[in-house]
Amino acid sequence: MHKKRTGIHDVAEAAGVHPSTVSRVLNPRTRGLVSQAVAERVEALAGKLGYSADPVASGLRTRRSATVGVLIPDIANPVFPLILRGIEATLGEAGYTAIIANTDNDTARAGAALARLAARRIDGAILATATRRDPLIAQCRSFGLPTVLVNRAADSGKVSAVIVDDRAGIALAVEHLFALGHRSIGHVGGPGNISTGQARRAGFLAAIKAHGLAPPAVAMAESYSIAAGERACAQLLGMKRHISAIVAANDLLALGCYDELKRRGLACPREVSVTGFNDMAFADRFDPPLTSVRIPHRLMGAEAARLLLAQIANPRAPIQEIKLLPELAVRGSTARRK
Amino acid sequence: MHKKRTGIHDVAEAAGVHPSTVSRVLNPRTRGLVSQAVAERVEALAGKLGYSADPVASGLRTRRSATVGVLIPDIANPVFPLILRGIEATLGEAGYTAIIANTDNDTARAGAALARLAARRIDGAILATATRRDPLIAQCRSFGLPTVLVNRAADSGKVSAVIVDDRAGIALAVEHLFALGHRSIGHVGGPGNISTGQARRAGFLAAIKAHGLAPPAVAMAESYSIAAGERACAQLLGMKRHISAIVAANDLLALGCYDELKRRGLACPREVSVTGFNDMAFADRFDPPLTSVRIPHRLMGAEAARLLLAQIANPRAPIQEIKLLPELAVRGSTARRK
DNA sequence: ATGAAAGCGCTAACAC
DNA sequence: GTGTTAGCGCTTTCAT
Repeated sequence: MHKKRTGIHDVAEAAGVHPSTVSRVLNPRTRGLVSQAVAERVEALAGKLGYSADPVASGLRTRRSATVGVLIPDIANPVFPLILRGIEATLGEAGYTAIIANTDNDTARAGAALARLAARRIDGAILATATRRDPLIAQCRSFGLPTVLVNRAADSGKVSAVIVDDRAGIALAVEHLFALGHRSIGHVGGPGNISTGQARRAGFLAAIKAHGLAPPAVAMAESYSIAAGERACAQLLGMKRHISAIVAANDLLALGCYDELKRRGLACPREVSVTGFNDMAFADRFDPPLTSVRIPHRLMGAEAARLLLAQIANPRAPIQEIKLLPELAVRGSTARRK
Repeated sequence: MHKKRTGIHDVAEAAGVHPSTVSRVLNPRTRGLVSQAVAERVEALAGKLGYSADPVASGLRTRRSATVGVLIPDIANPVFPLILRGIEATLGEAGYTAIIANTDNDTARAGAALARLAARRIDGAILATATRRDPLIAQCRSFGLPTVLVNRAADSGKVSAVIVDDRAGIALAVEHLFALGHRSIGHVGGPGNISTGQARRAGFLAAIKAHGLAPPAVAMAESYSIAAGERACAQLLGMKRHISAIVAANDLLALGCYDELKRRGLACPREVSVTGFNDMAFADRFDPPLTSVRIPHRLMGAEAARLLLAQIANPRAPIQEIKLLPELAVRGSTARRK
């Protein structure tokens, strides 16, 4: 009982014209080649018969799919669903569909996923997974695939990216802690091979310097995860310098700090204040509620999609790096220094 | 500089055979029709040239896409990414790709998304969005689309589903509270038009009765969201019966209860204990850490994918309802009755 | 066991 | 302006 889809042929027959005429009418770009009268008739009929072009067939011919691949490092990290929303909304308006692929922070999986997507003839790719020197980017280029990075940038600068102003965000956090009287502030950094890890670290050092504070303690986590944050925090606290506040490079790392502080019997924020980055969903529900640098998730996704669509429309579109401004969401994990 | 993909034609030429022979070799089902010697030669060549069939072209011919659509009501709800993982893992092993569509809890969007996916010739659908009498299910059937529900079931029983044993889960929560000395337990229920809302409510009433307790207070939320939970909790507490514990039908509703309790100056768990359902990511991080019924997210996704693959392989496969057993994760939101 | 030929449903050169 | 004709890259009868 599979309903046979109405094809372009059926519409053509009903309208008494040739299939190619129907094709012309229904394609905005060739619509003008057809007489007004016929066009209207065909359009009405197409509507009545519930016709819509088969994307597989037309894709085979045109080598386009109205589809975009989105690579996400970890769909369970609540930051990404929010970015996705922005991507999907903007893509949807333009008639494009996003195909999401999860890479679980695994380079090999990412390559495989991209290859699969490319085989499905995606028209472009949005990468939320990019490391600073990511082979994936070269892979995209070798496929001739329009590409935009989101949330993270690449060192090369050879590809468009929509990111948050990491330095500004970290400066917000440091400033806030400084205003609360903290003078000995440590940093739990993100992975050095990811742009955010590197930029936030640089931003931290710059902000500390700007406030005339002594060179601070820094420990870098090897991944953006709670466990890695815990380890880095332990390392930081082991440095034998007294620290009254920690600026973490991301919310998961901040949660790792919570764990390590608790393990050592240090109360947050009474003894040590902590800030995160991303303001992920439920950050306000943690114990204590996490003070975090809020990034415009949705806008970031939307801008990335917009850039990609422009690049699809015109492959020679200029490379752009859009830097969005963060805010600080102040909550209970930061307090005046004792 | 787009690399032209190697096509079946290139392999055929290199092997000195006809393209159709190559096709036969590479398709497991027709592999036997070709002589061992030729088959091996072709296979080697295909590997060397890095050939892999173009899924768009072969899909056009075979009307299959090795692709499955997954409808998610709210990707920002941390339960679904976990289920997705299970789905993707099992699907991936079988060479299938999941295409995820977000419906934002909106029936109209769901219908549109399904239509788009169907146009892309998905081989089957997994619905995490289903209401008890969901038109989507009929839509799937009219497309002749193998379909499996996950996390939620349908009243009709006409479609396979992988769900958690809601009654058992709620019984776990009630039992736990009973053991803690609670005798006056209320229920913040989920939407009545979703199977879990209805089943958990029924399970709650049954469990209460089984413990010989008085008919309890129940308030149903109109959606699975924090705000709706807050409203329902307010209604529950307004019932003028003293309540020392609340069993919520889901973790977001439980968070809503937190908010309402706080607003009324009632301490959780000191004055009122709360349990959730789903044990979503970060439930252990809330303030207080949420006691919740844990469901086997990943397994649920994997089983749904398995059922769907079976149905794709054999469209007359029997309808099944798989009920998975939950556990209780006991945390800080429940305490002995004062 | 393999080759030839005919499409899947559509679009795009090319005619008229 | 509209019809004709050739494919897009593959699979699948049908011959041989």
